[in-house]
Amino acid sequence: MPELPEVETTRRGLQQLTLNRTILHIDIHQASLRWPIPDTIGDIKNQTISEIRRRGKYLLLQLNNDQHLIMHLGMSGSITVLNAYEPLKKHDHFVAHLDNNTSMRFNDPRRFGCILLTRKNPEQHALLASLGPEPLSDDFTGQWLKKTANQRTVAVKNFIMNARVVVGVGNIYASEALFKAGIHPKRAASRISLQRYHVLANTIKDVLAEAIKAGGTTLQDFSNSEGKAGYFQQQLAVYGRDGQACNNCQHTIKKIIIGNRSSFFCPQCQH
DNA sequence: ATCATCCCCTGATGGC
DNA sequence: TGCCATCAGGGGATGA
Repeated sequence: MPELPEVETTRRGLQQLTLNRTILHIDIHQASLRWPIPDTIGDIKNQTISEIRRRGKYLLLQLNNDQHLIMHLGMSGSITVLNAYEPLKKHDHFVAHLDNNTSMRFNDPRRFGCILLTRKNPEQHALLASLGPEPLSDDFTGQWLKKTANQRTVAVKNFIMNARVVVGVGNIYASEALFKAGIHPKRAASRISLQRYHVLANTIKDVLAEAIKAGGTTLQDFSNSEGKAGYFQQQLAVYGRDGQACNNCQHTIKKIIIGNRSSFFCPQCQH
């Protein structure tokens, strides 16, 4: 589910609703996520949330004692902050009660997400240490893509979904960015010119930035921290539009499977 | 190193 | 109605 725009939308909401709040106590309803919620999680009690950052699809909540809560939304996760009296929903696995009568609820039907706690710099954590550049930063360029693609034979769609190459690009935005760049999703990463990688880096930035503006894409599960859906799905050019007409050329959008994931593209516009 | 495949899990949907 | 197969915003582990 959540790709960079959805995680960034969540980060902004949490910043509004939980920054400088103190965690009074926590409830764990289901510790069995992608990895178990660690036993040390009780350490966050009486800590204040002092900073909220994002790295790729990971949310990093810094606490007063310099520990960090690392949260990932997996395929179906969302985090809401509601008044304490609002009833829990199915799959609200973890709840942090804050000092203003609200509570932060981690909901994840498929439980591919995670909640971890670390004492070290979270960037050094094993899950984050080898991540590639942030797509919206100046470190992410066509030059970087070309250099990283080198001799690699992998399909470009899988290439840009690889978090070591660039973080935050998931199945929806990979298809969207490749469509806007006019690149066929199956093209080998090494068989794309520097010039075209410049274009692709820019379309990735554009698509992600526009999706953040729209509050993310909601297909089924995603909601922002107030429980509201995003609306970028209204602007999707190819994702989920197989059988429909391409906005550019009226040809029929096709769906193919690449690396076990559905991919959508226009056979006329993308080469 | 790189790549393809499998797997974790629940829920929605469609065919019979 | 039920039952079964398929698919879904991710990504780690494995083995070739």
